[in-house]
Amino acid sequence: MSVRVRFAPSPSGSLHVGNVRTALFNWLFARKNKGVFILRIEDTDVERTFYSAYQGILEDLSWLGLNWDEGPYRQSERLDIYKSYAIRFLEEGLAYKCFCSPEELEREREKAIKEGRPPRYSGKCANLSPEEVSRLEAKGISYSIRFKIPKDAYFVVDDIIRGRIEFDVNAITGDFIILRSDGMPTYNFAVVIDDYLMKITHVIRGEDHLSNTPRQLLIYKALGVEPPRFAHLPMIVGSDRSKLSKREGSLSIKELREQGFLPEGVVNYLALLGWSPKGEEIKTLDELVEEFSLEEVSPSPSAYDPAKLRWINRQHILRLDEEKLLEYAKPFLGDLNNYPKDWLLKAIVSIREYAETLSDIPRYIEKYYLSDINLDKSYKEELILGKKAIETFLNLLRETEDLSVIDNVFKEAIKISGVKGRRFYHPIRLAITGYESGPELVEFIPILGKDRCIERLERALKFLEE
RNA sequence: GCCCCCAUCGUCUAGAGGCCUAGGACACGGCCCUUUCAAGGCCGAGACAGGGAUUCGAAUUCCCUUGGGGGCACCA
Repeated sequence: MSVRVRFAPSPSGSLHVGNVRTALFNWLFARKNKGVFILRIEDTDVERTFYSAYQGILEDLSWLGLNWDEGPYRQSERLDIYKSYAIRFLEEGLAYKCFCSPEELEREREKAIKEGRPPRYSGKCANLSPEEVSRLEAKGISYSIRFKIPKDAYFVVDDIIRGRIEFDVNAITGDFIILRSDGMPTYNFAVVIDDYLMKITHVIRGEDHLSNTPRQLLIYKALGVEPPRFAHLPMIVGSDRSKLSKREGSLSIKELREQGFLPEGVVNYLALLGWSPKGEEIKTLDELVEEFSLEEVSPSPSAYDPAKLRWINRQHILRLDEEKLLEYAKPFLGDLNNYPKDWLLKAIVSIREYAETLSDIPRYIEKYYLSDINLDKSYKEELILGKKAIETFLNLLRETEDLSVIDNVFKEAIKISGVKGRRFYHPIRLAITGYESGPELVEFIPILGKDRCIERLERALKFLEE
């Protein structure tokens, strides 16, 4: 039987790193096994559903390259299906109508918590006689449908990541609602109906769903079908080991994209959270597919580390071919896009090794090539010491037409001035770039252009006289 | 309160009884190279939560403790 997996987010906000790691592992598993990756939107909570979030999910997945084979299915379009199964359960005596009001339930719940009892539904509506049920219905009192849990329910799950897990259902839950009074299904019910109907073979989801599993197994059993295999991925936690919070910085995929992270970088980093490849950590999506294995996923939670994300992103920036890098950088370049393409390309390539994100690219171009250099007072002494080197180089530069052989000019200037090595190059670097570090000078000078080099050198000479 | 999960360097992890004086990567510190570096190279510091048990031998198996996390809704 071929593998079928699904990613089933709810459109209540933007996709964040935790969600996406789940999507990624599902996708990798599907691709690795030549299976099918299904996208399903769990939008049965009208209050929390936003169309923008729905669109965002599609955008984010597309951007990351996590293409889906089926869907997006939307649960809100399948309401009749859930309802029909709920009614079937009702008819089979597996569920019953519950006329308790939300307020009433909330009161009981609070009371139970206060008295130190587990907050569970008492099951009182299960004992309503048929006459009472029709009387309440006739009065127009709305009802929900509750699943009646069998008294002896006990499950053993063989989780792909965690191994054997046992659940004593009666120690966990009371009768739970499967269809709300407004006709909407609840999560635990709708997931199972859908996973069953969509023939899902492997449910790969976050560990936060682990304790939902027994409730869902109950539904499978009521349906009379075999449940799929389960794999519960470890949570991604913050640097303080607690739940990932907004304070942690860039957590939504949209934000990461806007900050200039590459889809390659994000995907690569996320793949390393809970899983690790044998050798080199820098991988393309194709390589990840090749090497990924669900069995190798670690069960313990992993902390989100922005520093490593940045490092990995930089590795991908370094590996991109030049045209593609330019393409990626474009949205971040702003007015820089008006510069001639070949100049832009050279400028980008000259500073790419410093860039951790795409948004660093315009910053460095601005810093080195465009803004007026502002020589720091602390450079003064070194510039004075290097005056001869600067002057000699400047004079030769004036007579040079072809900047592609600038290294010959350097050699010539070294010969004439008698200054060499660091004491020769460094003052010139300060004068021309304005900083102590930056791109190779032989690369830098042709990009900056002869006139501006001369201008900057002259300016430095003036500065050291001041 | 009840149920479930987790536990190796600061972080991500390798490790499925002897190959472990515990390996790699990020971050950190130092050195080297280089005209400079935020690049590259080399080196360093840094961990098996604690206690029992099994075994000739345990990071690896079992139990307990502790710590962290998740769940217990007419949210998903």
